Amino acid sequence: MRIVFMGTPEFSVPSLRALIESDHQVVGVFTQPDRPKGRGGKVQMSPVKELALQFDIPVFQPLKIRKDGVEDLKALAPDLCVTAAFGQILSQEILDVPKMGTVNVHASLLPRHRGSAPINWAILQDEEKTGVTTMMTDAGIDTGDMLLKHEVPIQDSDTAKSLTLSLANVGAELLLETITKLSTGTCPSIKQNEAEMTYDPMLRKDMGELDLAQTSRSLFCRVRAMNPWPCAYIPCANGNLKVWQAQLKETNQTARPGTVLAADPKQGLIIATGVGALELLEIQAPNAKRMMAKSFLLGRSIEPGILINEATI
RNA sequence: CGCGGGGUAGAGCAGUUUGGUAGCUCGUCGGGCUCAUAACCCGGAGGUCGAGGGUUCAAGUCCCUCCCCCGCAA
Repeated sequence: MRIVFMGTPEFSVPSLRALIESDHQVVGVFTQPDRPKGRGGKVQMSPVKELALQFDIPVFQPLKIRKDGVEDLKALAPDLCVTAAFGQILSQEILDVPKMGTVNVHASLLPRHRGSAPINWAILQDEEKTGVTTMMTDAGIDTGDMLLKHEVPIQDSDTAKSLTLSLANVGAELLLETITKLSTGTCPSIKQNEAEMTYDPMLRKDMGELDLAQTSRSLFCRVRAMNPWPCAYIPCANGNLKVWQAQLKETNQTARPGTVLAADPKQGLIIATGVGALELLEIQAPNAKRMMAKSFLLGRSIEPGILINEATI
């Protein structure tokens, strides 16, 4: 089959790789335009583009595929389009091009967590499981009929980063299975139950802020959900203290949320929350590199008893 | 050339302003104390101070060049 792949970040890579290694022919790849990124504003290409170039697959990077990608897509004459975290919304005109339609790989158990950050939201909301769903793309956002679904439990050790990695691999397998069943006409197709749907917005930087009045559990989830981006943080006197890794801590103290309960290399850095306490395991001070909290405390000191928000770190 | 912080022992930091024998905390090794310990005491090992060049009697410290890491903004 002639397949056109559309995707952008790391999550898309295993799916594209799976297609390349399959019997199908990836005749073109659409991905977001190269953009200035990071310090110094160097222009970087997407992970999907890097992979496509390695295999000499033609790459297309329209600013808006709806406007200036249609002709290119038609010229490729695809039997099937596959999208996986592409980052652009497809128009009906685009969807009409491939004979067999467009399959999307989405990192949630639809109809829950529609939108662009399903993995983060599943962790943030402390759900027991999430997964990958393949679906026939229609003109809505993640609203098409569901094809195959694969559940994955969410563990306390999971972060958005680790789950993205495993779901990307699950997605790649599920994609191949989906295509196989589609081509043999044995693929189930189920309408999404609109009553059960949730749509989650894109992540914003300020969603990383930890409100220490919340429960330890919800803060713990936020830390994991915002890793690696935008990264959870606690506003302090001289900037944001990023929290890369934390763990729940039992306590019978009833100190004000934000109170530093302990801050030494032996006990670690423990902060009182609305309910319970949270030990900050891996942190990053402003202008500094990330490190284990116990290492941090070897070189700098924080007074126990003060509010972390008022501390200079 | 977007703005800024930084590179000193295995780890985290001080020392750089005002050049003059390389420090602190932790870890590590050895010894001691203890019923015992992540506690305490004593002792030791471990450093091309990111790289190169320059100034100087003398450079971690001053000057120039380069490399690497990080925060902010996008």
